[in-house]
Amino acid sequence: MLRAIKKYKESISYGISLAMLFFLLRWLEIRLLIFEHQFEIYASIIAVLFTILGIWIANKITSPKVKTIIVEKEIHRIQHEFVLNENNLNLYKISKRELEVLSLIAAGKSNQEIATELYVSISTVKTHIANLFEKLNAKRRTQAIEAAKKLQLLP
Amino acid sequence: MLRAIKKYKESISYGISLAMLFFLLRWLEIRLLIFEHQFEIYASIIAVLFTILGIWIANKITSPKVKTIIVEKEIHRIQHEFVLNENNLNLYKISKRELEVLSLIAAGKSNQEIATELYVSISTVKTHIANLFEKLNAKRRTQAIEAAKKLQLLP
DNA sequence: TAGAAAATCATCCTTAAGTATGACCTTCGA
DNA sequence: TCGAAGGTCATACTTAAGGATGATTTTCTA
Repeated sequence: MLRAIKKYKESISYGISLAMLFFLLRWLEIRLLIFEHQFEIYASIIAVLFTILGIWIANKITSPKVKTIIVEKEIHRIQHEFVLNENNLNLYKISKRELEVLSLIAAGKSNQEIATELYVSISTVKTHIANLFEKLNAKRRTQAIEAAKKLQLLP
Repeated sequence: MLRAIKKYKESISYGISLAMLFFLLRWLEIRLLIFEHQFEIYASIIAVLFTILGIWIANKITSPKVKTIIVEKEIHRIQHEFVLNENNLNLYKISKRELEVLSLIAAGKSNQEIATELYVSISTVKTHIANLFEKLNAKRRTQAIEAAKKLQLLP
């Protein structure tokens, strides 16, 4: 019941407005003595008032045009973890030991430091590095690092 | 003049509608014999018609209601492009030229290649590098690269 | 406009890096 | 079981990298 009232609220108020206006007009007719062009004046008043009512109803009723704005919200990935490209490892025939040396080079270690860390002589390290340069087509360790990063052999 | 007509187009058509309706009603009054509740019927017709007119005018004139719906769309960046950390650049007091040299070192260039590329002598390059090592607390160029990457001075 | 900071160049020296070659040993698959 | 591949080591050499110092010029900025 309440729902029905709510639903037809506009129509009901419209009807009530109409009725009230008639009463008002009748009352005016009795009270004031409008004889000449009586009808035209009433009609004009009704016309104007109901036009205003129409506008008001229109504003109330009309469904708003929906404008959808898509806001792109960027989400930064913190870091995406390194995954060794084993394919390139096989392709360039780089051995495990060589990869170890390579990562130590990239870590900024000297040949002597690498030798100490891997418990081998500096000669061995140099040999590994020479082989790496050959395989990675590098002339310097900095070049080797660059190449290795491109081949996803280093993070 | 034409502009004025255009501007008040709505008002003019409204007035014309009003006038036409009166004539129609008068005509109906003469032709058809509506005697009982004559006024109420006329008034109702006028009310309904002008309400419709009001709604029509409202729809024509009033600026459309816009309901803005903001949809946030998440965008995951697969790779986030390098943005130089200028804060660290100032913090470590690394000059533009030094940064240039640094990036060329990271690109695997030799001192001679860097000198050629920057149109300076190898001595200048060495000086820049020496200053860089001091600022980045590095002993080797490979260490300098590592440090620079951590400080977001290099991609 | 003076002075700091940046950029430039040079020279001398030391050391690490890189090159070339040869050799020995182990492991593992054809 | 043989040989290729991987790992080890050494020696000798060349070259590039790095260190220390001093100096000049340019470019900003307080």
